[in-house]
Amino acid sequence: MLTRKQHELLRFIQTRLDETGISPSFEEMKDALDLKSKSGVHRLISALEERGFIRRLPNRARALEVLRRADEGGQTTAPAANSNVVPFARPEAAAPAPAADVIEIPLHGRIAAGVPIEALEDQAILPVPAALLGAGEHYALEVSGDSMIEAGILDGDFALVKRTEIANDGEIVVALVRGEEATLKYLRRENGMIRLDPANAAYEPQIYAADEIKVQGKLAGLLRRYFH
Amino acid sequence: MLTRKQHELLRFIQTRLDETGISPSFEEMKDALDLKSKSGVHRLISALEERGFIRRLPNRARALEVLRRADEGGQTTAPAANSNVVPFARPEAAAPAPAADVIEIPLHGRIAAGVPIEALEDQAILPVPAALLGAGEHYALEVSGDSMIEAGILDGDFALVKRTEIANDGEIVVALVRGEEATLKYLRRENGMIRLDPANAAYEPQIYAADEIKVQGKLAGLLRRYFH
DNA sequence: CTTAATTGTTCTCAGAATGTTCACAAGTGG
DNA sequence: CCACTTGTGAACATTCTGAGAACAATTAAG
Repeated sequence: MLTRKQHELLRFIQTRLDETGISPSFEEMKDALDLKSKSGVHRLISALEERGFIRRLPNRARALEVLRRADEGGQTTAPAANSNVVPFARPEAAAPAPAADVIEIPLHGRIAAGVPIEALEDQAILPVPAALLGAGEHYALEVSGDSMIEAGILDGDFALVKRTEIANDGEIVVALVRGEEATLKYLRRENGMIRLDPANAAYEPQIYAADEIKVQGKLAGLLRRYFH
Repeated sequence: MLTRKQHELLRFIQTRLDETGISPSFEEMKDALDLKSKSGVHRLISALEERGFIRRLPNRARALEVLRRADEGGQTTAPAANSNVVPFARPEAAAPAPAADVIEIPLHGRIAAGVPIEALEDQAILPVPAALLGAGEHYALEVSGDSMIEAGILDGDFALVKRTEIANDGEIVVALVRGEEATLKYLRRENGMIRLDPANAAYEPQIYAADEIKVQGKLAGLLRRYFH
């Protein structure tokens, strides 16, 4: 149904939409596919549209919409966005071939440790029941500190985080502060500012300018281990 | 589907409606987006309307309505009638060879529900990362109630329990009281009696004769799911 | 009813960002 | 060889964003 390049582009658009909610521009798609001209992207977009995988508004910037998803290899079939999702080709089992209902996600280190997440190399891999997660890309962090203790999140727990830059008020997010420090906190917006609320009366809410905070994911699950 | 600014505005409108129920005015949206002119807002609103994300009444003040949310899920996650359906049900029992580091344990139902655990047939199976558990036989229970909230165990969490009748003071155990009721509590012994301590100041510790209590297992792990 | 305040609408100017199209070249498979 | 896809480069067209101001519509107050 789709050529290699078309499929690659469709998958890029999907994840971009899932994670940021903002359509990529032709320029961005060009870079993502490692092309040097936008016209190639234009042809691929036209092909995808012709085949009914995406919809678009002509002459409008960043106005793409995915109608049929390319199947996420290895991931849970995304029930997510569109109700008229038609699961597409199921690629032959992704390389690591985990059990059907288990997803393997990278463990990126500890959070609230003063280090941006991206900087950490991931070595450990944590298998997680698929039922615990929704669609999308996830990763795990070990929680450090007791700032979220009243939300039932304890020191040493493993937070399962869905990678996204989108979050609603009141959700627990991984927030990167001034590109330096990653924390797990309740997110709340107040007239242009962003407030990070801990769940511990001993800590104070912190207020930042919107451009000081980058949301890197939202809390999707939690694992805890009691060692006896 | 949306440009950065369109997305930003849509999200602002959403949270404003969620939190106050009142549409923002153009002036307020202008400030929220850090603009100095309302005309920009007007164009963004038109774009959002054209793309079907909002609806509005022309020439009416604060008459916005969000049709499609900016969120990834987009759709208003179907209310899904039964709130206490265990989402782990897996029809095919055809053991699909779990990955090496995954253990499959039975899900026995809810605890603190007034029913002895043994009585429940187990249908659902929960795959769990082996790293979370030690040696021994394990099973899972869905936690009901808030009596262990101060131990970071919330209603709806899944407790991973190691089957054993031996437990030390201070450990969290599944205790069967008079053969009738199973509860998750801190175990403590006091001169021949057994005390079950909740982790919630609103509940009282309960004291029983030693032969009224049977330990059915000790808490070995915890899973939680956040649905967004 | 008149006035004032609030709010929404439209227009113009300008630069940046983005999408569209065409011509040409190269690779692939039947 | 042909049909088709892919890649490149550049010119071109349109949209997007931001600002400022004038004006219209609606609402609240006197």
